[in-house]
Amino acid sequence: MSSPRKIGQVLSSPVPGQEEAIQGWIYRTRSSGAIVFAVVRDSSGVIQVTVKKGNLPEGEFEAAKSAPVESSVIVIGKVFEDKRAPGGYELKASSFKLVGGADPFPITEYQSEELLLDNRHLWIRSREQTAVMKVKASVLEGARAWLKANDFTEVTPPILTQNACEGGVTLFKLKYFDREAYLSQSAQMYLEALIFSLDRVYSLTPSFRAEKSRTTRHLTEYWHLELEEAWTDNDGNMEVQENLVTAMVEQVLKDRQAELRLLGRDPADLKEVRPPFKRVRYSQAIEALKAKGFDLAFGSDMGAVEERAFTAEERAPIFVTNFPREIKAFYMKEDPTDPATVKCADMLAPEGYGEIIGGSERETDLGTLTARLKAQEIPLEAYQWYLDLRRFGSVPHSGFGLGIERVVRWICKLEHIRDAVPFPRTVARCYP
RNA sequence: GCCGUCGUAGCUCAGUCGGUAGAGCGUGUGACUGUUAAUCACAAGGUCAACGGUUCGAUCCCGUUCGACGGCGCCA
Repeated sequence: MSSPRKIGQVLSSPVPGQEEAIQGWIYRTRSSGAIVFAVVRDSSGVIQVTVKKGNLPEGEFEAAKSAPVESSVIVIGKVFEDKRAPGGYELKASSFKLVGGADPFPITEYQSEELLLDNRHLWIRSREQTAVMKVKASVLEGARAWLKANDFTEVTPPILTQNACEGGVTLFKLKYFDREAYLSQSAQMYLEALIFSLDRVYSLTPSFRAEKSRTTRHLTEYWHLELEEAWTDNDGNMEVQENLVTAMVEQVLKDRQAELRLLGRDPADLKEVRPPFKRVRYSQAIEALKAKGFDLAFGSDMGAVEERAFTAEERAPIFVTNFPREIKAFYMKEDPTDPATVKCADMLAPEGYGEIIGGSERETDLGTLTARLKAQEIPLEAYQWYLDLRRFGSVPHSGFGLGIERVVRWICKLEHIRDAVPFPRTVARCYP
């Protein structure tokens, strides 16, 4: 007898009559007197197992008949083509061993969002969740491969910090012995410190935001891909961004087309993602939105509704550049050709999915930076080390932060960002 | 921080113009040798979120609290 194979392998090259062993979990069962149909799943797929009384020991038949959904099993049997079987092939069992029984599975045909979230540790076994996690792995794989090929060094910034990177964004505060510290909401400043020795760096870390945001695109804990490069202006950085995102999409298209289809995303949608991405200045975006009937003035930020309208018809991400200085962070460099604005770019995912990257060229002038901090009433003490970076061989540099789950949400066409992460942390939920 | 919706069986919901409740699924028992989240029969299963008020009487009306979900703002 051969050693167990993955169900996906068995189905991809089925040899009628060949004996196979599989190990997995019961997805559904139906019984009809002396015959039991058990659909078994593993990480690679599902197959119907047909268990007939008399073809195997009586105890094993009884076990198959009464095994609840999500029981774990090892099945040996011969593969046969059968039009009546879902998937076209089935395994006729000669051995059915129950490994772990199961209580009645709490997730059934009828589900509410609350039930699924309360039972997230069990719901992640679903085919949809499994597909999303596979796509996410490919997104990260594609990113890391591209970054390595382009000479970016992965670095490991701290998660515990005393810096509030972006003024106004809420931090999770915690006790750090006899002092206070925060969970990091961005590694940017640490990456800026690291470019002086490594030139081009990136990090992949969790970021934490204590915003009480109840939306389909916010998590309080999310995976943040941040990148910083020396000797590069905002335009150069945008090229990095569009090539990186394209590499992510290409990796997914290479390895995960079946998963995309299962999730309702036509892989063809993503084939239009290739550089260069469209570039639109903020002022042009405002004018375009006004033409669509939105009531906006220069200086007001694009809201969710506007952002959705602006990207609804797009098939690939677009950049919005040159936001007004007043609504952006203190470290963004003023654009000398348009001093009301800063040299920044947001990358918006198409189809209304909205912002996936926020990036900018960084202010390098010590005086300007200090003035901006004061103007935003940010205490200077905690930033002395950061300001030092401008005192010792400052160079033009740019960088950005990308929300991994936002990219996954867009690629997988998910309604809610919480399904882009196995155990979502939102304002109302930290369990399981 | 603001606005909105909801909370009835393990699950999804219906219902009671105020007189303490039903269905489907699931579960249990039985039947069935080709099912497709099978079918048939029988059965068990409920402090109607919590607390307070109005009332002869509240799951239903009113108030408060808690919890969940949705939207806005903010961001990735």
